[in-house]
Amino acid sequence: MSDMPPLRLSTFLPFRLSVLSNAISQRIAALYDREFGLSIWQWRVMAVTADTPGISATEIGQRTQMDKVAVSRAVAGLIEVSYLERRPSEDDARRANLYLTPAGADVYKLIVPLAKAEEAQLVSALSETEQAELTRLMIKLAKAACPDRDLW
Amino acid sequence: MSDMPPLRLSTFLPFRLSVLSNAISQRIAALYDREFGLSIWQWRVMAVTADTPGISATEIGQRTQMDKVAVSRAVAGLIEVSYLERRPSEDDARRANLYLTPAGADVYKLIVPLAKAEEAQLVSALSETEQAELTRLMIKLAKAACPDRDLW
DNA sequence: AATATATAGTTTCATATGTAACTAATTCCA
DNA sequence: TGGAATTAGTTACATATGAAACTATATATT
Repeated sequence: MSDMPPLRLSTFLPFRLSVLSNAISQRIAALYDREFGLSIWQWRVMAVTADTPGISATEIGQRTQMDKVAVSRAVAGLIEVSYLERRPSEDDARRANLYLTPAGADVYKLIVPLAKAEEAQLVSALSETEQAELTRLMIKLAKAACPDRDLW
Repeated sequence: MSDMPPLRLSTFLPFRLSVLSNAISQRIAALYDREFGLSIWQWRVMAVTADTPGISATEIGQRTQMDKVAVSRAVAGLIEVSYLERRPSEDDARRANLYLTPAGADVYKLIVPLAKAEEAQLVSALSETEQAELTRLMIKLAKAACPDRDLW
């Protein structure tokens, strides 16, 4: 160990990112679960479905970076509690179009302000400029990490 | 959905952070696994043990933000492949002091430059100033997210 | 000292997750 | 047309993970 500069885990960017992201995700996951019995994955599915009614499971996976099995399970769970409705596509029988049910839309409308408040509290530590800068740096980083794949 | 501003998942900070962090973690995990058959958790344990020989499992957990079960398993795996050695503490029989074996130290020395190169490639997209700024913003964010707990 | 409480670490069990295999429908193209 | 190769989505299996229970030791309280 003596003849080489050690690696300080605590300043290693991938480690820092991972710990920070997990801490934030856990807080948010606890909120969704406690208030609505939803997992993060289910919440993501609801969010993009609200944004794009009639979206397919595959498209959800692309938008949320979830793999198709995770999407399938989240969708199944949401249908189970009647927050989501599946309608077979007319022109492609493999595909199903997904929609929030009225109950699902209600829950969505309850979650959105909570999620936004959570984010607001988080970024309130940063000035507007700093927030913009953080976003810019993260985008740069994402491009460097995944030159091929388009993360967001 | 009509009467409220929707939540765009793709610009939601917790989502962005999570996706970015996972993408980076996966790349690194694949590297450690492919080259050395190590999990990220095992690598973290090795890193802090190299940094602080004689460290205990509990201390490792505090430094790496791993829970004690995860530490226990990672340590067991590393002992199994003889990268780590456990010596019962003299003054507290519950505690074990952990050390890299010579083989573990060798592997550590091989991984460090790879990990650093990986990080370097990642942050090479950013100028020195930007790197420092990113770190600063992440620390601010960590404080806002976990005012109580000390993340790094 | 005797008992209660706390701490270090492991094991158990129930759940979450990812990979690969699968079904069904569609497209490609000879 | 009529397979071969793709694609949408689910299921099955094996592994990873976390919470709670547990063992063993140490500390605090009386």
